[in-house]
Amino acid sequence: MSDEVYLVDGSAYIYRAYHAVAPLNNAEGMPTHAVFGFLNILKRLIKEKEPRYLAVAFDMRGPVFRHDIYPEYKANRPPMPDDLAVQIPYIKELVAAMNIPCFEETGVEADDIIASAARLLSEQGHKVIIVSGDKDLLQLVGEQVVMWDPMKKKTMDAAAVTEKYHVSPQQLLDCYALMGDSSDNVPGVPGVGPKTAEKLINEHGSLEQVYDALEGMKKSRLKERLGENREAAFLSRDLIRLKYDVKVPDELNAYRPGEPDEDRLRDLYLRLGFNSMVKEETKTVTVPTDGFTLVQSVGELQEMVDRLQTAELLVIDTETSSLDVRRASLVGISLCSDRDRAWYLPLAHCQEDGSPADGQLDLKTVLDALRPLLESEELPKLGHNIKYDYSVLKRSCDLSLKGPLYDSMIAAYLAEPGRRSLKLDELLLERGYQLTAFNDVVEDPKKENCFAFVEPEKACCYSCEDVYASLLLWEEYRGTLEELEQLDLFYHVETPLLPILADMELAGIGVSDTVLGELEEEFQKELDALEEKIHALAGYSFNIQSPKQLGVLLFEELQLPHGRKTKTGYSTDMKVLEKLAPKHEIPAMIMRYRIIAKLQSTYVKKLKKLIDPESGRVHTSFNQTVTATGRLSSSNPNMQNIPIRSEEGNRIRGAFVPADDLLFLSADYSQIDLRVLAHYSQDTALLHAFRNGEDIHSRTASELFGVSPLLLTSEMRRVAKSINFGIVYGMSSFGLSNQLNISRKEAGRFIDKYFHLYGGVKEFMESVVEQARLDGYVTTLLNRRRRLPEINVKNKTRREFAERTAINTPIQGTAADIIKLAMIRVVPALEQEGLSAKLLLQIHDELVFELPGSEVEATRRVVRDAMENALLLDVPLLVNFEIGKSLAKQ
DNA sequence: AACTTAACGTAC
DNA sequence: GACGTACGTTAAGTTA
Repeated sequence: MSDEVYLVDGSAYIYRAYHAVAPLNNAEGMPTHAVFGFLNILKRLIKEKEPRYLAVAFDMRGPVFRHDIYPEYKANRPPMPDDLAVQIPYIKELVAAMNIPCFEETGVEADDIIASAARLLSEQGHKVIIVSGDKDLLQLVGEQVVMWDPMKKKTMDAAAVTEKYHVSPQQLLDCYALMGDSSDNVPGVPGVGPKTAEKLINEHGSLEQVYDALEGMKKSRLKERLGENREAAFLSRDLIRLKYDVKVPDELNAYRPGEPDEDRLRDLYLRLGFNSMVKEETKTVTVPTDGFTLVQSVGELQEMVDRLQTAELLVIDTETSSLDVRRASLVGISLCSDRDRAWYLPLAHCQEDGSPADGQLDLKTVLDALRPLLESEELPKLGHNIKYDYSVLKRSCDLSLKGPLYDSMIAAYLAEPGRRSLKLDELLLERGYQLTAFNDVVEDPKKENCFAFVEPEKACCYSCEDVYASLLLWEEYRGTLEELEQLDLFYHVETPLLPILADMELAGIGVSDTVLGELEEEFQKELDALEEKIHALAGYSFNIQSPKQLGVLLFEELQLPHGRKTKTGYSTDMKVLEKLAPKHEIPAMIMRYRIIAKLQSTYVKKLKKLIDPESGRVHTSFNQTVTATGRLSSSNPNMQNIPIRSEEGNRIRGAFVPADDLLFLSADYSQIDLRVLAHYSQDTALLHAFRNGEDIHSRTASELFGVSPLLLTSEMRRVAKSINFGIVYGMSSFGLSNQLNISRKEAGRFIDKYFHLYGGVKEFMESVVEQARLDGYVTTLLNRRRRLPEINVKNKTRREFAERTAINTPIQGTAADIIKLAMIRVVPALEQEGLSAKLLLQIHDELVFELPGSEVEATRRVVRDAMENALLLDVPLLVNFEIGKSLAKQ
């Protein structure tokens, strides 16, 4: 009994998939359509033919033996498009994950591998099915070998070949030799096409016989052409003839696919963004629900509490009426302490008509029963994004979760910062578990209070899944963090920080609606006036906020010289406008318009909108799992980019006001990035400067310009300051020249001089990049980690970007570590000292407190101590303070 | 109508 | 292409 072996022409199908499938990208913007198309072809083959034996052959990059025979072989082929090339490794990875045998070899093409395997296997008596649409492979068709094209769903055997081409498969090669192949740059005989070739071969039998008979042919253009191109014809045949002696396995078993590697496949699908395939193709399981209990009576509540008495960890998830903490009230709570059981406590579910659902305990009963557990200082709590649960419980139930607050989302973030998603369902999907989707349990996800309308039984499954999932993740990531030596960072930095951030968010900051209202009116007047003037000057009205329309005015109507171009047209950014300002009065007015419009929309209007009616304050979110470096981020509104540099911007700061009789105290680290750099680099000059309390920019300027500190101009200091900042970002001479509007050469000289002065800094930068090359990641002083997958790639732009990141991340990240440490020191210290100062904001190197005037001095001492001693570096950390009745700078 | 992308600008 | 990390707005294009 012979076996059927399917040999797939992988490279041909990669191209086909690339051209046939519409563009598709994954979350990172990498094109994936060729992978998608290829995968579908393979899947269709497997589904339709259920092959017992199957292998895929690929071309390898670089020249093949045919180039030795004929250097122009395929010379007319454009190189593989970049957006296809990047997909190739994924396709091969895919075949490997599917556990399908895969063959490739340098110096030969996929066709040759197929030819060699086909011959070997057919000689062993096996039937071979070549999966391809390439006519060149038809020469292999014979008694034991057929070709199948899954796109056209056609099988070609020898008879089919003869029917179509009117020659036998063996004669095809000779036909092609005469015809040539323009797509592969195979010459053939000019003037001979398929019809003539077919006729010649049929008449004479073979290429040799055609030429044997040439003499006797009657005089014609064809005879002439054949004669002139004798060598080309035979060369062509050598080129088209497949190679049969590529080393391929002779064991049939080597062509048998194994079981797909589910984990690898799932991971790959997720990276490619083929989320639907994950569910269809890989075996996902739902979490076991038999341990999930709906708690509906006091007895059941008591039983749960009894069981939780001995818990060492309490996993919690709250279901609420809104995703916005400020509007959320409790709808239910789920709890568990191990993966055997979980409970759901429905509290505010309703029926369709809005009346309360049956079988719910009242909130007070439940909270009273849970309070000892939830407020236990000893019992750690775990949740996925537990800051949300903490905030809801505190704000809407006046219940403060106590004990260490572990967050599986933060654990995942530390282990893999910069990963695509930290969502619970996606993390679980990667581990083969499919969770119930929120959108599948609620009727209308956008509706206010939608979760309350979910039946308690359904809500129980959904919510208990979440605590189960969070626990599962934590149990895994705890191990990961241990291996990465990040448990300290987790337990002693991120975990204690979490409730501090939540309390900062809950505290909010006072914003004067009145001041903003006045500003809004004033800004609007100016914007209207500017708009009128600009339109009048332009001679027509247009949308000033449209870079496209603005570009038309400046560079087409007014014919002003355009600077750099963007993807879609001319750049009209501030830098360009500045250059145009001396040539025309419009650009300056546009600049002014831009500044005011930005402040108006992003700050004045937005802040007004976000004043919480309940507190009269603005409550930002401090996100602990967003940045790649370990910094916090702030959103809704972003309180970390409130204007400060411009005069108008400072007026917005004036709208931030402390509560009655209180003051703001702002404490900011002096030059924290450069101090961290001094510590890392151990640069003598830098260490010395900071240890002696020197002004680092002046010091740099003085050295750079060879001028005594007393004779420095502000311009010199400005240049030095730019360089100092640039250094931290891994700046090039190009960047510096851009920044300072000086020539690149001049900028280069400054940088050289800088490195001459601070040789240790240069060494540090080189060594950190070198280490990153070896490790593939960089770390901060507290062992925060960032992977740099592109540090070794060939693409110079991307590699250099990774290099700059390698330099910047340890500095920026360590500064972030330090201020986090300061925050978790300062809050309990203030409490300890009986001070009422409240921490409101963190702005990367600055903390803002709200406090009574009488406590300013004491608070300043406590804050200084906490911040300056947050972490012991080889240079002192220094903090500057400002006090005011608003955030405006004096 | 809802969503996405590009350009721009604010902070540290 | 060229200086790191964020967030948010508007215009304009794309998809439903």
